[in-house]
Amino acid sequence: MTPSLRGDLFDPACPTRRLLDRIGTKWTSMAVKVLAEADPREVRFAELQRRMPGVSKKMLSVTLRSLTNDGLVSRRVEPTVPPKVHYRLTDLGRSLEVPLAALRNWAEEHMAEIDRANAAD
Amino acid sequence: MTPSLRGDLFDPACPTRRLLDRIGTKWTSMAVKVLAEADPREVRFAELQRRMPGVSKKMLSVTLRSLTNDGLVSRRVEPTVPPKVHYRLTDLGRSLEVPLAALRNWAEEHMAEIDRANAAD
DNA sequence: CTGAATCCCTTAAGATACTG
DNA sequence: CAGTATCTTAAGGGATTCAG
Repeated sequence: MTPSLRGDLFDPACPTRRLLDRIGTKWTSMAVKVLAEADPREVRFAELQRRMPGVSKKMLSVTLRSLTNDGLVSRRVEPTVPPKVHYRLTDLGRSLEVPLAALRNWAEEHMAEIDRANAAD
Repeated sequence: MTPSLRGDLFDPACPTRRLLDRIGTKWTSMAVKVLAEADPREVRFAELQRRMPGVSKKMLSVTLRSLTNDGLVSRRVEPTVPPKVHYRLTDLGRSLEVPLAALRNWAEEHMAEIDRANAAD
């Protein structure tokens, strides 16, 4: 592993910074969560949109393409008419769910404190 | 705890979404990490800037103010001329370091896979 | 030394409309 | 059904300048 791939946030190519750039976008973490909790694990586009209230088709499409390019989500097309497209988390995507869930737990436990701090000013 | 504060990412006020909005900004996680690893724990503005290569004074200022308002960082001013301003993580801030470190570990282990997925296309 | 204020540029993301 | 194309707006972030 080269030094630039190690843990210094000082590097502009720092892996943590780059990871946060991805999961920090508005719909990514929600999509990962919804897919992680899906049973069966494959979910179609329209069903995903239904489970992610507020997301537009465009943003869902952008989000899923990005996740697919990153190898976190796999995409399977049934060449029917009309087409059916199924999405599911890859193993890599499921492994990301672990630290992401930790972050969710922290958020649920502590965001109220943050709100209080802001209210206090 | 009201339903809107629970774990549904569907709520626009979802705590996870709001947490990610914060730590997803460019310099926040770096600042938390640098402060978490600081010894002694208090660090002055200019020293922080030195330990965060690339950050401008403006963005460091904005980042620290936001962290301070959130109660994650405390700020102590020595009313000398010129003034000295010291920053340190609060207990809340240190608790956030735990899931954040988990995310860093994941990034260091797996970002290379993501890069490979993108290269493969 | 610390950090607020201003200007400007780039990008995320919403709305809308259209296609295989 | 599952997207793409285009336009517009809002926010992040950099450079520079000013002030306590």
